[in-house]
Amino acid sequence: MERKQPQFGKVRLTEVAQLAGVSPITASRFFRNPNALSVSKRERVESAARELGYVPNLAARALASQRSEVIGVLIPSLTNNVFADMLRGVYDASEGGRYSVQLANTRYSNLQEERLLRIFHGQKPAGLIVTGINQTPESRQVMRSMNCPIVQVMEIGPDPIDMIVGFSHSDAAFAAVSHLIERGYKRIGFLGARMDPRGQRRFDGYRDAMKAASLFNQRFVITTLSPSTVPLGGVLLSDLVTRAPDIDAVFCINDDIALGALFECQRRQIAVPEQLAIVGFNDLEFMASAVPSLTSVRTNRYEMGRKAIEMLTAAMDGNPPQDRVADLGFEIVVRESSARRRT
Amino acid sequence: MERKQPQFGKVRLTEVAQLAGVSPITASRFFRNPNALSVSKRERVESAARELGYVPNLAARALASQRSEVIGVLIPSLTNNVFADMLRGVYDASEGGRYSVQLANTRYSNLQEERLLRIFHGQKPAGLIVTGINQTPESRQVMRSMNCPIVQVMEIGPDPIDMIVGFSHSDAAFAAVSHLIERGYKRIGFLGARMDPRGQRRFDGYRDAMKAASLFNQRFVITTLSPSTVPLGGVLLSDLVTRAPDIDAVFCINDDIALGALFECQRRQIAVPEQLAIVGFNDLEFMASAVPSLTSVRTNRYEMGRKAIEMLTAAMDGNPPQDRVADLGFEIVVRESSARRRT
DNA sequence: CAACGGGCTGATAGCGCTGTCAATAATTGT
DNA sequence: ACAATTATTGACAGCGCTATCAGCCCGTTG
Repeated sequence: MERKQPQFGKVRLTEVAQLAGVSPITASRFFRNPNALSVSKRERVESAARELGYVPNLAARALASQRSEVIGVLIPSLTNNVFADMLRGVYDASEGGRYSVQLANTRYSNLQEERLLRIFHGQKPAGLIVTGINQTPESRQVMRSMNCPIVQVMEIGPDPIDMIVGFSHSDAAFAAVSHLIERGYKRIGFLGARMDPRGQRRFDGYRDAMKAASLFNQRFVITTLSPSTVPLGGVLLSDLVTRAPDIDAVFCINDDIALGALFECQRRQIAVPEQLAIVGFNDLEFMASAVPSLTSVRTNRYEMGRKAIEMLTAAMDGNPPQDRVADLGFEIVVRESSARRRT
Repeated sequence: MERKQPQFGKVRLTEVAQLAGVSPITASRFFRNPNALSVSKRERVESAARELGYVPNLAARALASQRSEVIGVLIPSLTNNVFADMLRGVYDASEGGRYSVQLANTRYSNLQEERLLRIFHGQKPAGLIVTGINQTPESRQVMRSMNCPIVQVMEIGPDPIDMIVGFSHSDAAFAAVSHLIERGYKRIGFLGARMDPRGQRRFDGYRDAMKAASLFNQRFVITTLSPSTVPLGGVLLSDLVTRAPDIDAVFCINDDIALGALFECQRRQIAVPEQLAIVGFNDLEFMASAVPSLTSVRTNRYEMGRKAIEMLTAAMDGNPPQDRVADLGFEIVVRESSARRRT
């Protein structure tokens, strides 16, 4: 009935405590709240731990304390730079802290998201970051029952589950399209791919701005559910100029599409911005380098990740932020591709 | 001395077993090896679990079984598309399996890598994926003591720790530069950023190819330790043409640099490929769209991720692959930017 | 008909750590 | 000087699950 012997050389808290001449529970405290120990014991435990190369067993800790020190992060895609940037903020901000990040990929599927949430639920994470505001009622149910702080990221909206960090995609798109309208462009196309919830809201912003100026025309709208890529931007632009040769500007749902559109213009010898203005969304680094440089909407993706972790850790440490909603805003970065129309 | 009551509604294996009318251990077996149960009990446990919405407590499982079902993945950067692609393969291949992926970011630091490995060590992962072959001796020590299958990814080299999936960066660079030489280019520059170990080896391939053709000249080499970005590609190209105006081609350490270089050429009215050929590395999607389309080296990053997980799970299930080295190769994708030189 | 083997199930005893409370030592106030 | 605090420390009992071995039932074998 004996279990196999503990592996030779395996170091448990007990060993550390023994070497330090204290009880295991005291050693345990050293790792969680060193200030609770007297200086002498603290030093003894510290050197014992170092000498033995002790590494805590997280599974045991999680089981005994009934909570893990894991922050779960749900994003829809790994390919998309936008989420990678946000993630970078998440990892940077959690660096060195006691919480570790556990990433999961929903692939833009609500069902997948629900499934992953249930798994996280079983892990009793210390906190949770989820993308967007379109969780199913079931997902929201699971999240509420998780009993940990939660931050929704990438966009803001009504009725946050707990906390939320982002900006209004429809406002941003509205502003970008208004910029084109102000510059004198009238027949402004919309190139959309993927059309996830945030893409939809960018379309809403486009449509509202166009309608407000009585310029909206369904003929100018090209969308697809395919994932957005640079080559796809070229395809969409081709479709648009074929269908509406009189187009004088395009608002692209993101920068990849915008870059593809620019390349297609170069290929077709369409002068940008003289014949066609191009505006993208997200302001990826290449937008400033392109020739002509491309106007875009700067969004603070890295900051969203950082801020989400900050709010989360604050809440986990017992002082939830005053503002449960953080609007990180956006900025229209005007470049050559939307220079004033010469009319 | 009583602990707080189990949360209302919390479902443990015991509850499932009770409802199913079996012992806890039988219920436990259902989740790990359903075939060991009789059909009747299997069905009873299954329906009980579903009815109660049971989710296993992974911490308890890991503690009791002395191993977690976690695959640790160490990558140097989240920003770099190359790793994101590999990761996508990892996540796709582990989807639906019993292992979950735990990601950690070394930020190109060997010390950071060592620290993260120690943390993983404490978690007793079922498997490990690490980037590259340049681990410190200490890191290798820790890995060996982890007693789990390990795959190194992104490049191949001598003396793998356990298994390895990748390709030879120096061979790939050698082939790319040889391609330029064959096409008649002679004064071929090298634009390098970040210069991580794989970047170094690409430089080695460039240097060897140039030397083999007696064309090597230190004047043609521009490198920086800064992270590579599209704008940086423009800066490096500017430096190069300033220092060596007679240059007739550039081999770029990656596609971002290549794209930046192309834009800089457009800005400076340098005709590509007539005056200057450009070759990149990785074949990101935009390379085919650019005008002119850009020659690059296709690497199978997604496949590397998939393959790594396949090898790992095979090894974890007790049948390690015959070949512990998987060379996924590369392919020179010739496009307009390296068209034959008209001489 | 006893002995045997295989398939299935259950009892027991932890895995390594921490929550809880009690006990003890050190410090302070009056 | 003595009680009242406060700071440290320790004993105990699990957290929820699984490794291990024992036992049962049944059909087979010699």
